[in-house]
Amino acid sequence: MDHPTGAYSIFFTSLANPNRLQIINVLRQGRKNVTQLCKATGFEQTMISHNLKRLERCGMVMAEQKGKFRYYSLNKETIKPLMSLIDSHMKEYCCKILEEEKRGA
Amino acid sequence: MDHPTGAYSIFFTSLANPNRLQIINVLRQGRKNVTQLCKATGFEQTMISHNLKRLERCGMVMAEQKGKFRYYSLNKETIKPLMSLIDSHMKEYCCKILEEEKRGA
DNA sequence: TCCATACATGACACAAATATCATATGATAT
DNA sequence: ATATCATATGATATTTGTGTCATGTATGGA
Repeated sequence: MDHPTGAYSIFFTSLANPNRLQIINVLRQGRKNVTQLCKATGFEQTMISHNLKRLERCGMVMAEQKGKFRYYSLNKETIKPLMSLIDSHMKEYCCKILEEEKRGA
Repeated sequence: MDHPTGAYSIFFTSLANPNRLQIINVLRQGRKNVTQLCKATGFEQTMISHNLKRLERCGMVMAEQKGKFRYYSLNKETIKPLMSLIDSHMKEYCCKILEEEKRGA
């Protein structure tokens, strides 16, 4: 870890939120504009935009303007290996957390 | 992402804090007990313990009792690839954040 | 047994993050 | 031009996270 911890902190904080993770999850299917993300998640438009901005700042998503619409796509280079890394970590070391989650704790 | 987003959220939140990241950073040198961590970081004992508990819950660190002392060691299986993944992500996509950090923004 | 050391836990005040509300901007069509 | 749809931005109340203080528990030595 040769960078200041603050940079990491910003990065992780962006992923440390269930709503943002859900947005990310929807974007895994492919790029979507804001309205589509609203429908897919059930979240409000302003909330989506705020959160997308944050994800964009960290390079997790990229935006592309198409007429009236603004399409967001996932940075799969990072997200995919990151998520599978954490998946396998959780399976091995975080049984408790996963069980709590499943029970709805 | 086949797990509930809450589990990921707990995981990332644990890494989304400069003090915890600093603890992790010290543990990279090798296992340490609480007192050693206090000296190395300059943090208070209670704070260290609280944060270690949190990291332990997520499987980021493991504890081992040795007489009066309790040694914590890093789960390198996860931390090492995780950090290098994020390092390369940052270098490629987060130039802005890193510059802000260096300027002390 | 008593004391000191090492560490953990609980409660709470403070700080940061978040969603929401109101509003602004930007694009297209009429 | 202006009305409408799509999205962004700013301010703020509320929720969540954090460090600290006070205190508790465990271990080992005198």
